Amino acid sequence: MARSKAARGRGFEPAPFDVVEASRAVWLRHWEPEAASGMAVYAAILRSYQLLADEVGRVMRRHDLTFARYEVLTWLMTDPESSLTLSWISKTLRIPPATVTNIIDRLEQDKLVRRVAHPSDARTTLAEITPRGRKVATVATEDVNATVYQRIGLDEDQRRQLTDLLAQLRASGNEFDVERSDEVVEKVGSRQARKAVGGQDNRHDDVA
Amino acid sequence: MARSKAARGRGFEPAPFDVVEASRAVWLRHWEPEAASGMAVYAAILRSYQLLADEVGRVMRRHDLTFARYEVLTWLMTDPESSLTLSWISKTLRIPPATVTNIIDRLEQDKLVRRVAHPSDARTTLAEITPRGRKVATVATEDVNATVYQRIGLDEDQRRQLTDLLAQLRASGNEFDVERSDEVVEKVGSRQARKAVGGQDNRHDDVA
DNA sequence: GACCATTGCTACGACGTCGAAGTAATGTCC
DNA sequence: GGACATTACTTCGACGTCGTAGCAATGGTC
Repeated sequence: MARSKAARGRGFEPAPFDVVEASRAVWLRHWEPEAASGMAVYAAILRSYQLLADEVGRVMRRHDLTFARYEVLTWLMTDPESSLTLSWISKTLRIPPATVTNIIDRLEQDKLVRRVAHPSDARTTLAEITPRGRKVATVATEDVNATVYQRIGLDEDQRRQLTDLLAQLRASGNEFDVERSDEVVEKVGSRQARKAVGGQDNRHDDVA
Repeated sequence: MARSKAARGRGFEPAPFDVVEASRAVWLRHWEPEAASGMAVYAAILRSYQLLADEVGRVMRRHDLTFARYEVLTWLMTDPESSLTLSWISKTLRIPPATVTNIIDRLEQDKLVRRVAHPSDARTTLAEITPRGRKVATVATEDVNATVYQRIGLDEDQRRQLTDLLAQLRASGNEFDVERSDEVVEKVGSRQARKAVGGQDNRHDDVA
């Protein structure tokens, strides 16, 4: 046996120093300050992502999920009709269509989701969550909440600051449609997730 | 031909709304507030990462690099002796050993790096950057600086706030060794990258 | 109502990543 | 100095992602 030190605690040893600040120091010697601060932002985000994704991924693996599959599941669970079109998933979560196919394939194999024909558009497919899918998603959420989300080393104020700064970064990079976002978010908050999504998708949602 | 709208500008259409805030609203209805804010932090980091990684990746592809290979190159370029051990790379950049092997394999294929035997420890291999590697890394850096890093939609104050918050997050998650970090960073800032790294590695660096 | 661009999805293949197991060299302890 | 643990690296195989190309359905236009 003889597990090495690396196997203790989390999945990986800490780096011997803060690579972000070290890189910033190097950049400042060779390039312009705005390049250095921008590089530091990317490096910090990358490493924060890896850190958290690692922890989240470990939780998901316990439930035989990946984060991508889990995320799709939670959106399906939230939807009033328990189903979403694959293209909606692709656009909203910004997952390439081929990857969505892949994800739904796997979820369907595991009986967490079912493909259903769209009532009025023969081109589109609906993914519908099964009772089993609901159960799995709920348990996984409780787990990841307790294991990762609640334990992030920032207080509520700092979390707010952080998400605000990142929202600005994403908005300026066109990660989401800033115009329409507010109203939609409000509606989601009051249980109207899918219908509220503006744009061309709604033409298919003539069921309601 | 007939390129679809998705092909315009950046690699992907913006999402129809801010998924982070929408998810937060959902979470707040079902779970505890700390879980909701933690989830929002992860979601925001994930999406910021995807946004930037996409842009950075596109730049790197122009130079026939991935970000991982590029990052290794820049660390090699910065090193006073233009070479680092594979295990140092693995530990510092937190890349699993197998992936480092893979990365160096590829860089060696492209003649950007050369494997050199370690003078005093037959187990360890040094990766040494070639003149060609230096050139490629420099050009790629100029490109990514101008194309991505300088254009991040935050001013200098906000960038500082953001990297500080993320530093705290990473530190609390043990992403790097907080104790020794400061001194090392300082030395890197004055051109002593490799030697400064405390711990067991230095035993091999008896060349200097 | 016949074109033709667009949309929705899928099959295929390439790529990067990483866990696990294996080999070789080295360090340690009695 | 011999046994045993540790360290360094590689090989192998599996996985998830995504670009590309293809097919089918649809909608607009004349």
